[in-house]
Amino acid sequence: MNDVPSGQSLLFLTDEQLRQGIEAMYFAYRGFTADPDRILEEKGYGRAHHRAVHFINRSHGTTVNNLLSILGVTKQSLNRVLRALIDDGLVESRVGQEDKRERHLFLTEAGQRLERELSDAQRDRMRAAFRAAGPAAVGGFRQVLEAMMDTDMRRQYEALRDRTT
Amino acid sequence: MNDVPSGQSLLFLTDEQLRQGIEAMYFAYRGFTADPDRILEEKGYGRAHHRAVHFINRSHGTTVNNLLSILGVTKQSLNRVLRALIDDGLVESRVGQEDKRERHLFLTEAGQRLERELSDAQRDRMRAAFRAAGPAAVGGFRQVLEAMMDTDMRRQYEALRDRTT
DNA sequence: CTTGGAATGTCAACAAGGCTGACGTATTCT
DNA sequence: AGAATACGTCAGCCTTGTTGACATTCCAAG
Repeated sequence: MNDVPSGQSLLFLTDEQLRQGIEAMYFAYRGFTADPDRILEEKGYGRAHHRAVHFINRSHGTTVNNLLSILGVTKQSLNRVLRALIDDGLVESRVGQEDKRERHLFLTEAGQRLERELSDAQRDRMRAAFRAAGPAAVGGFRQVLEAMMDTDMRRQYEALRDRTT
Repeated sequence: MNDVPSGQSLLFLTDEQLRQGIEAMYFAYRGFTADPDRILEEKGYGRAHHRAVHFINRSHGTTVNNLLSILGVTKQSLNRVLRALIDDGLVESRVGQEDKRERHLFLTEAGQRLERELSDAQRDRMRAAFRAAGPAAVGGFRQVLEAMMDTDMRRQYEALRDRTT
């Protein structure tokens, strides 16, 4: 109820506009995952493997616990995926040096190849969309998405974003 | 390779920018589904039920086949969900008048109540995000999402969008 | 009128990927 | 010494996707 704008600019907050935003999000997300999904299926993996590989690549040497909190799944669920990746030689799990209870996760060369293949496909689509929409639209896109996150997820996102890695 | 812009404006197409867009999409989608998911869980339903209820509400009297093509799942998968909704009195299935093989789907009053509850929750979040980002950002958001869809999904999206219903 | 095909429903079986609960084993902290 | 932490694992359950097979009902073409 606070900061009610001047009238005309509120058109983007009508139920109809919001519903269009919702449906756009739904259909776009399907496009967003379509290309990696095709690649993953060939290799007998799923989205869960993609997410693991993606975030291990983002944070080399991350611990299992950290990955759990980023992905928001149970350790049993992650473990199943992680075990497959380790068995297939895509991920390496090293005992921590300071704290030997921890396992630090790394992509092997094969893992990096898969990550590259997946992210290339996803980036290609994102690039095409960004190019089609233009820089100003991209800024707005990011702003809205960030505002849509839960606060704890936004923290995770920002922590990853503000890395030099 | 065509229409290469002047240089500075290409910054939004760096791999780093694209990766941030990818991660923003991932985290935002989790936020996007979080509120309805909580409501659905209380009632013993899942996202599949939400999608069915949403699109039946959008297109009163749609056929099963049409719903299948929008949702992109197999009829067996949809049927399980649909049967639960029908058994629980949320959806009504009427035999077609012209073509009696077809079933036309409608929300009952109870179904409309659930749909309302779910979409209210989802709209609240979308509204907050739109409000925080502002009208210009919302335009960009929509542009990028539309450019990210597969062409056939974009057709579905546009068909729904351009309805007066 | 018969027959082929389309639309729908249903049964069975299976897989991925979530979940809970319980337990074991290091390791570290108090 | 005992509690807490990090991780792995076994077992079982659920949702939601998949294929395949088969029945029914109806429309339309021959």
